[in-house]
Amino acid sequence: MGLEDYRRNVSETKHASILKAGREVFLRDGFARAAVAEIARDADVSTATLYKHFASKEELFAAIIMDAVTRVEDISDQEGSDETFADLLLTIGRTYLANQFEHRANDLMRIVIGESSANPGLAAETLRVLTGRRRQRLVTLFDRLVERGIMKPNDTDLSAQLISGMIKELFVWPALFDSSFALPPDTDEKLRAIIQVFLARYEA
Amino acid sequence: MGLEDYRRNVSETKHASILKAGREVFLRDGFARAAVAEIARDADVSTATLYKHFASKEELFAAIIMDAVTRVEDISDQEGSDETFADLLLTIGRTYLANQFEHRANDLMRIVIGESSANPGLAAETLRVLTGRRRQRLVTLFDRLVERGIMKPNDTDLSAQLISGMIKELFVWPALFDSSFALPPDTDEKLRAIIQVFLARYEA
Amino acid sequence: MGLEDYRRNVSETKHASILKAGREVFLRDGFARAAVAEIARDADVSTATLYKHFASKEELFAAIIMDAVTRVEDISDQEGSDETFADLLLTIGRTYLANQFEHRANDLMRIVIGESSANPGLAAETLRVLTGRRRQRLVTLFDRLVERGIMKPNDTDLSAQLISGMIKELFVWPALFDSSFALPPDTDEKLRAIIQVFLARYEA
Amino acid sequence: MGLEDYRRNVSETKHASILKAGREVFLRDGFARAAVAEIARDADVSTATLYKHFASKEELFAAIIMDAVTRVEDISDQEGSDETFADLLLTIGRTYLANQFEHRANDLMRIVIGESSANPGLAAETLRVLTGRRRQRLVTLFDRLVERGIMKPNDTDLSAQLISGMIKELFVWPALFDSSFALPPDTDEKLRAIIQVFLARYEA
DNA sequence: CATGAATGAGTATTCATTCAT
DNA sequence: AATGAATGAATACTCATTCAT
Repeated sequence: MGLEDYRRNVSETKHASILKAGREVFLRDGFARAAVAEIARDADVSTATLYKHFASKEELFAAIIMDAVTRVEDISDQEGSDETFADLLLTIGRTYLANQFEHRANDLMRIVIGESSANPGLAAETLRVLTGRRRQRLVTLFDRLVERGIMKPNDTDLSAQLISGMIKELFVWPALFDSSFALPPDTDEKLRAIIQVFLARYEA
Repeated sequence: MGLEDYRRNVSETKHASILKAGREVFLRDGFARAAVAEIARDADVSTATLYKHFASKEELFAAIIMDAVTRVEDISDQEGSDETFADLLLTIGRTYLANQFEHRANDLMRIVIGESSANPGLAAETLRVLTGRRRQRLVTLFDRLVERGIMKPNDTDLSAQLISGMIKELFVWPALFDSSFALPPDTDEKLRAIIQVFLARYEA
Repeated sequence: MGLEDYRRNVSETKHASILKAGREVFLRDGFARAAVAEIARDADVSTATLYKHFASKEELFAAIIMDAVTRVEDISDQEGSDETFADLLLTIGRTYLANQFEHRANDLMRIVIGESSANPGLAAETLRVLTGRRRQRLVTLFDRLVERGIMKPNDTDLSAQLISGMIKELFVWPALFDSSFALPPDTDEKLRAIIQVFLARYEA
Repeated sequence: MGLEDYRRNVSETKHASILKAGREVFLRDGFARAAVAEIARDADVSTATLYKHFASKEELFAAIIMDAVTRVEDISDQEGSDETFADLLLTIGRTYLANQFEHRANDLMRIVIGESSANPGLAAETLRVLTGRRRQRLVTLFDRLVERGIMKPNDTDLSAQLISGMIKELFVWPALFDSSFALPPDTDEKLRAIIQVFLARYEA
């Protein structure tokens, strides 16, 4: 059994190193300009081996995006406990922005958006995982807050979207068009202003 | 002078037909996959003539985007008069969405976003024209409303962004990842819900 | 008759300005890389007009070369009188080199040589005019010197070639392969050494 | 190890066939008119493979020239033994001309000269290898002859150039301008005349 | 007569993917 | 299983020359 294990190990190592190299190259050059040969070289693998692991450039790209999207999600798993509603929302907003601006999530998103007409499935899946899951978690939280009488009864799916939309407008939208955009120093103040709007309507 | 006029006419006609053909091809294939030769063929022009009008594929693309962005802008120039604040906002929202979903503005935006790291200048300019001008108009309106005591005093630049962000989240964001996304039947209801949130905080 | 004269004048002016502009461009870019459109632009003439004067790029090039070759020749028409044989040869050598290194004759020669398989007629003609005429003049001189008993009787056609060959080896041959080659400071000394060899065999 | 050997073999074969095909095409068409695609076709290789072996048209051309220049050099390695000085020089002259007129060295030289402003490095290197090495060998020989009292003490570097220049004038210079130029029947007589001039000055 | 615009036929180079070993 | 070499198809861009006005 040792031999098989060894082989699986080697294979998994290569798989991972291809993903990693691909990530760098795609991030640097975008989908169309990225060269499969360069990814293989950077991963210390022959192109043929790369194609054994991923049937096409598209598939490799999709795997990289899914990998990244999943990782992003994993980090954002924290929830407040006994803070005020406003504090809770602030924490959520900060966490969201941290996830979005670390790990080059914005850069990956731009590339996915650019490829979305050529590869609609991937874009849809990315949206589902990235946005959908986040929203779901927010909805669950809001539902609990409604139950506990902290939040007014409301269409929580909608309210989750609205606060998310306000945050995106200020911090994500500019990043879509400007790869050098960074979070501004007054991010927290702006988050608080957003929360104020949100609470004016939704706080019990 | 007849000769010059004739030439200018012919030239302008060709220029326009190249822009039109390019628009179609770029929209269908994205920037990288689009073939200059096909654009020329569709425009009934030789590639050499195309290159007399536009020095490079990038320049042609930029011209097409700027043309589209300017056109979009031109339409959105209507403003309510004696309606209620809520009605006014509803009209604004509807107009905004109409502009965004007609003329394939979403599709063009996706392509620009995808190219934004390769062509930062174009993306920045697009953002400036498309988003910036719209926001400016909203800010002007809000300032007037504050003066007339209809709206609470507030950072109107921020409030303009926030309502815009909520609308984008529901209708533009999904369109970025799904080229077949269309305005849902309950668009108006959702717009009203957004306005409700906005007014809870900003109505005088 | 005035109108015709005027037209002829204008035409000749354009002809000349095309030749001049072409000279510059061909010298800078070589034959193949030179662009007819650029020549026309530099000459303040439309391409169509250029083609009225010269039927093709080749023909224009040939005209330029012939013009240059003839000009080069015109200058070299000076001859010593009562100096010594050695002094006479030195003067001739200096004049030859001056002609060759002024007016970019070396650069033109390189281009002609490069095109000689594609355009054998032009190369042959260039050789005939440039080298042939010079040699002829030298032969005539040598024949006179033989008559006057200053030079030993000899095959003057051959001796003319031999002194010319020695000079070329030192000063022209390097220039063929190196466009930045310039006459060295010890040119005169080297010329004298060449003359010494020549006289050892040919002086009476 | 069989695989590696096999691959190297195949690769070397292709490399050589590209060089050969390129040589033919460049010789026929010159640098600018030669089409890389045609070279690839003649070499039974795809253009992509050609570009794996040579990074650009320029590099391929340089490789071909260097290959030719080196081969030319290899042949000229013979030296007289107990002949007279005059005989020795005759042998040297004949060998030089044989090398120059075989293997189409003149044709290649014309192309290099034509490209020398666009590709100064290659021209310089060609001159260095082709002319420089030959001259060096001649200088060494002359130095020995001076030592042995056969040749007058002299600047052997200069004398080597002078005899070379006389030979070039008669046989190489015309070939530069006329690709159909061939060695004339009286070549030997002319060589002897040149040697006579040379010896008049340099024989001890 | 002069022109600016137009073009067809090229050109070098790249790249995702396959295949013989 | 792994590879290096090979390729066919594509692509942006250029240019000498012509033509309608």
